[in-house]
Amino acid sequence: MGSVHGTGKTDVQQQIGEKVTRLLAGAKLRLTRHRRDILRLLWEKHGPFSVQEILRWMGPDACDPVTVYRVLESFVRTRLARRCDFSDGIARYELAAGDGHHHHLVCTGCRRVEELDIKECPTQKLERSARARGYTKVDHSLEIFGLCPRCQTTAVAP
Amino acid sequence: MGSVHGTGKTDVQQQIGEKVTRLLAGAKLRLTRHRRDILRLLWEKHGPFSVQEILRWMGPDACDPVTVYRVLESFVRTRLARRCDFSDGIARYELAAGDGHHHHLVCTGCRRVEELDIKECPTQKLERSARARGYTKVDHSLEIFGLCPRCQTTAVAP
DNA sequence: ATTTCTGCAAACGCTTTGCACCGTG
DNA sequence: CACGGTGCAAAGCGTTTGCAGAAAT
Repeated sequence: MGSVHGTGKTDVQQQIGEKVTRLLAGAKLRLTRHRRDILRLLWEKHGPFSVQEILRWMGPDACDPVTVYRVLESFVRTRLARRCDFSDGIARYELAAGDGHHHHLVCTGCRRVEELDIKECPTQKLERSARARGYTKVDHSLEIFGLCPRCQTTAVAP
Repeated sequence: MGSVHGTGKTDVQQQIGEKVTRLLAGAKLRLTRHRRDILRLLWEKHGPFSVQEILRWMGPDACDPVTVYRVLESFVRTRLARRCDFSDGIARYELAAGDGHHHHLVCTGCRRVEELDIKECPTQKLERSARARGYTKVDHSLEIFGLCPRCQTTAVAP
């Protein structure tokens, strides 16, 4: 017996793998290695990531940067992912589906990002009025900016 | 009489000019023609504008594009203006000071922008918790995205 | 077998930087 | 006069595109 149920310490990994597969299928996207890996990264570590960060995380097996751009584009097109802009000209991406909604607190000095947990998303009213105007595929982007304590001390004298 | 109080049909323009001058002085920025013109544009037509749009608006007297970048940078640095990102890789700028706060509804198809009026800004809670974490110069960016009615009909078949 | 994803190379476009000159305070 | 804003030219860098080959359905 033992192997009958196939349960083991890799169960969580398998579940994530299945979830990722399901997400891709639901989005009608072909299941490829890079799509799987990148979606998994967005799923597991749910911070928003830039293309460079994703490549660094992929390590030696990394694919071509162009592929990352195209994978992310396919995610955004199918609304699996959402693009974040932190006002530094670098696009970052995070999972749009499923997981608990959250927003970001971005330091305008060092660009470090913290997460802001919030019970109710304050944009629902605004999204509703967008839909009332006939808009579809409504989404939002909400970021808080500020200078973190660390950067306040480091700050160059004006 | 008539001229005693110096009132006339250009009063509004003069008031705006004075306001703009005062804003620049308050920001400790030198009063130059381009700074005045660009700040006035942001003040009067308060949509967020890209560098290209600002240049087009300036017309034949337009300055060098580089100057627009530098002027806007000085505005952001002194917190006179705020940068908006509509997820298309083009930076847009709007006045941060004074005028009634508003957010944007951006069509992901044609990129047209509508304004969303709102009584109370829903980000105050989030900004407060940012300050509670020791952040200063706290600000936010909130944009709503969607596909406008027009673009829904124009949409190419998938 | 057909569709579409990937890699490589090159192009693109917004933005930034260096330097000499001119304008503001 | 001193400081900093401006124009011009060129570089920087994230991102997009074209095309041939590989992979998925």
